[in-house]
Amino acid sequence: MQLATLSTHYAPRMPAIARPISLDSLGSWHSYETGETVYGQEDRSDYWYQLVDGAARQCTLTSDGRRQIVDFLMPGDLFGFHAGSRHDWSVECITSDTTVVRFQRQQMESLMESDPHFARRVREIAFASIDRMQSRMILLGRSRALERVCGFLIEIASRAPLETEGIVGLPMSRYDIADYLAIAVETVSRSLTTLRSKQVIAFLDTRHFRIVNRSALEAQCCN
Amino acid sequence: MQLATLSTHYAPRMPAIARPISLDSLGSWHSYETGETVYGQEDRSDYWYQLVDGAARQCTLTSDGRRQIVDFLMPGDLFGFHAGSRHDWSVECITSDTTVVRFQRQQMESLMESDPHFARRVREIAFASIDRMQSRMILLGRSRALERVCGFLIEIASRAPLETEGIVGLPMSRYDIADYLAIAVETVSRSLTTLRSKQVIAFLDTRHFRIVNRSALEAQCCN
DNA sequence: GAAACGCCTTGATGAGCATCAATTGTTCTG
DNA sequence: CAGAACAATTGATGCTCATCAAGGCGTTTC
Repeated sequence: MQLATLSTHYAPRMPAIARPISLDSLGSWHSYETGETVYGQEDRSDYWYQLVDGAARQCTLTSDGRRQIVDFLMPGDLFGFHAGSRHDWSVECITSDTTVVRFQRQQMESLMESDPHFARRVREIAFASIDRMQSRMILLGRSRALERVCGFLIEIASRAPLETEGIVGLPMSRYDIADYLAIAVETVSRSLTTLRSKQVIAFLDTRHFRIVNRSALEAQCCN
Repeated sequence: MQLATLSTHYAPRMPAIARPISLDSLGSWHSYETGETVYGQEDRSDYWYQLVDGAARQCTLTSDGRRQIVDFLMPGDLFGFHAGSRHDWSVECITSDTTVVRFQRQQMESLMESDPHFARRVREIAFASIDRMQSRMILLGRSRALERVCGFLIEIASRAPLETEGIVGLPMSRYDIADYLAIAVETVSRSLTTLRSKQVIAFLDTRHFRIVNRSALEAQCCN
């Protein structure tokens, strides 16, 4: 099934949603720098997007000033579809040269009306998205900070674009990880230090690591 | 839009998915007692379901013995659709006489192929489900236990079937709430006691409460 | 080159919550 | 009706993690 692979595998410079039905002409390409927003909270949700290159965070600000990151967006990921007419979250790019393809929601709607095959693909994307969010809930449900960090590392290792020899890149900052896992930055840092000193993972630099002992990582994660 | 109302409003003895396109003949009715499971973890996901009466919990057991409740299912809610062919979670009924309508996934698939209008409705249900899960993530992202409990009470007050004079019923036990919010039972109990002593809510019995001071409840919830 | 800034790490301390334990209330069962 | 099983509450204690604070490191800026 092509769809199931959509959000994990990455065809450079080629949006996966467009591949099988040649939507290329319908999508418009956009490039962003670090910190720029694709769309903001309260913006109208008139478009669907697919991230092609780079990385982004989908987040919200709570009234007491904290920030919650709902999801990290990686190459191949689709985002921006909602039931309502306005976004509840904003999407901000976290690497330079983040590239996104934008599709008109109206156009997608009518295409789905006329093409059941395309409609099915979108539906499966939505279902896969639901599955992933439920997994994420399990992650947030873990009581201990170390477990959350381990779960995050496993997740990111399976989603991040592959680099040479099992090196996993972390496009996001420690602050982003903290807001994603709903723990403090210092706790993220300390957890990573613990895992490094226990030889579970190894760091090349702060943004690149390698899983040394996967079974230990999974054992910590408890699932 | 009919779909947006699907999971919030409740037409007794009438599955909402079936209403506008008369699917009645396609669905089979099933009744369960407290504690019985509609489907278990690892079961094949060959059916879609809609809860008509009663309440249920969608949950999973982690390898270290803890239980995580992903969602509570209320009258009108649709559940059981996944990208994969097997369920990752089980659904257990939490009230006696919980009634569910079951639809064959195959039949739904082919109906969606032939009826774009129905396909759109299902898609919107999926999108609404995504929206709700993201809200839930914000809830789990809250650091303090009292905030989570407040958020839960607000959520349940808007989803639970209405009773007389603003009385909200809690079909689930304190243990269920605890596993839903990923905090300890004792903490749930203490939080509720705090809110009661501050005149924010009032209890008729352990399973029925009334919101006395909604603005205070929302202020605690921080969103 | 020095200063300024953002990012990451480490240390010290206290607050909030999990845990253990005990009691009461409620429902089920024979 | 009594006893058992479960549900909910409350108290006491210790641990985890948030918070405050400081310093290192790399990059940017003038």
